[in-house]
Amino acid sequence: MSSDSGAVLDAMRDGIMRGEFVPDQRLVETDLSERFSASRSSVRSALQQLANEGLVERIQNRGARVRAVSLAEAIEISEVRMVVEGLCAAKAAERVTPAEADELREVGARMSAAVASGDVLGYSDLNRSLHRRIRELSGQATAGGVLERLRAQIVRHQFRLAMQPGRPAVSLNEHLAIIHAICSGDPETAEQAARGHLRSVIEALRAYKD
Amino acid sequence: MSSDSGAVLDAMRDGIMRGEFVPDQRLVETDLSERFSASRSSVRSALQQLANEGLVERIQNRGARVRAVSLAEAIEISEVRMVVEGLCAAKAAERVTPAEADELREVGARMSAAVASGDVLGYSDLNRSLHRRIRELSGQATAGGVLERLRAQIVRHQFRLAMQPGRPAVSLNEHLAIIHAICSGDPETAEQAARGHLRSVIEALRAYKD
DNA sequence: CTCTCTCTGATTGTCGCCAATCTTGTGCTA
DNA sequence: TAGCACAAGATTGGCGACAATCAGAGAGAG
Repeated sequence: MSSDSGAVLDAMRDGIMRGEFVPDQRLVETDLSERFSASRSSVRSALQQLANEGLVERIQNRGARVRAVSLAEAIEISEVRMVVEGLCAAKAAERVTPAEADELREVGARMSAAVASGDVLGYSDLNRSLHRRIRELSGQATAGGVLERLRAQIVRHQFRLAMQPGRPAVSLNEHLAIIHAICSGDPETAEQAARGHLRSVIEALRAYKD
Repeated sequence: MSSDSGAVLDAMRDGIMRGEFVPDQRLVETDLSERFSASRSSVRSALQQLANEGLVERIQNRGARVRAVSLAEAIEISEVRMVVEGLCAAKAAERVTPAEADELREVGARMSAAVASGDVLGYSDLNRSLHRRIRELSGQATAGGVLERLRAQIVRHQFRLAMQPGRPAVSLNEHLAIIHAICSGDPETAEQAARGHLRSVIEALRAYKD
C-alpha cells in the first residue's frame, strides 16, 4: 500500500514532530530528495501535504521551511481545541457503553499511577491515548480530523508543558473529572470538564513567557 | 504572482462549489489538464490541495472524484461549526469596537430588509458576510481557517437549506440575537446565541431526509 | 451456468530535464 | 562611504515520458 511518496511524507512528518528538523529550518527539495533517496517530485508532494497540515510554511518560489508556532499561535490553537474537545467529550458521554466506560476508568487509574510514580513520559503517553480514545468514542470524524491536525502543530509546546514541574498533578485531576463525567453519561458536565482542562492548559501556556 | 497551478486550483474549486462538477464525478487528470489547458502536474497539485480541503476524495492509484458530503456528514460538520463559531462570537464580543458594532448592526438591518422583501439570494450573501465578519472580528486565525475549510464542504447543503420556505425568517432572528450579543460586548451570550443558531441549522438539516 | 484466471486498456505515480524566479555578491557611481 | 544596477549561483515551478498499478473484459475449466 505505502507508496514511496507516502513513505517520504511520513518520514518528514516524523522528523519534524520529533524535532530533527528545527523550527524555521529551510527545507530544500534537492537535499531532502537525497536524504530520503526519493525523487524530487515525491519530496515536493510531501512538502505540499505538510504545508496543508500546518507543519511547514511554503512561499512561492522561495521554498519551504519548518513552521515555527509562536506561543500566541499555540494559545489560539488551544482555544479551538478547547471547544472542539468539549464537543467530543459531550458526544462521547452520550454514546459511551459500559465496557468502554470501564476502559476509560482503567486509563484514569494508570494515569494516577504514572503521576504517583513520577513517570512523566508514561503520563504523557497516557494523556495522548485518553484524548484519542475520547475522540474515537465521540464518533465525530470531522472533529477528530480537526483535532488531529491541530495537535500535530503544537507537539513541541505540549511537550515543554508536560515537562513543567507540578503540571502533571494539576492536569491529572482535570483528566479524571473528564473521565468521570463521560462515564456518568453526562454530556453537559463532560463538555465543561473538557473545556476546563483546556482552559487550564491555556493558562499554563500563558504562564511561561520565557 | 498567480502561478498557473494556482489558477487551476481556483478554477477547479470554483467549478466544484458552483456545481459544474457533480458529486461523485470522476476527475481524470488528463481530462482536466486538457480542459484547463495546463500540464498534468499542475492539475495533480491542485487535486492534492482540494483533497486536503475536503472537496475531493483521492484513492491510491484509483484517482480522484468530487467528494459527496452526506447529510450525516453535513450534520457532523455543523456540530463542529457550532462550537467553533461559538468561540469566534465570544471573542468578537470581547474585542469589538463601537465602529465595528455599528457595522454589524448595519448588516443586521440589511438582513431584515432582505427577508422582508423576500430577497433570498441577497439574504444568503449577507449571511455569509456576517459569519465572515464575525470570524475576522474574533482575531482567531486558527478558528477562521477551520471554519473556512468546513464551510467549503457544505456549500451545497447550505444552499438547499437557504431555499427552504420559512427558513430565512427563523434564521434572521437568530442572527440578530448574535449581533445584539456581540455589540453588547457579552461573550457568554454571544457564544450561546451562535451555538443556538447552529443548533437550529442542524435541526433543519435533520428535518429533510429526502 | 458460474467461477477463476489472465490479459488488455486506461489511469495514476515517478523521474529527469529545462525554464522561471529569487538571493547574494560584486563593482560602479555619486 | 552609501546606494544602486547587474550578473552569477542556487532553488523552485512546470513539462513530457516512462513505469507501476488497477478495473474490467474475455477465455477456459469445473
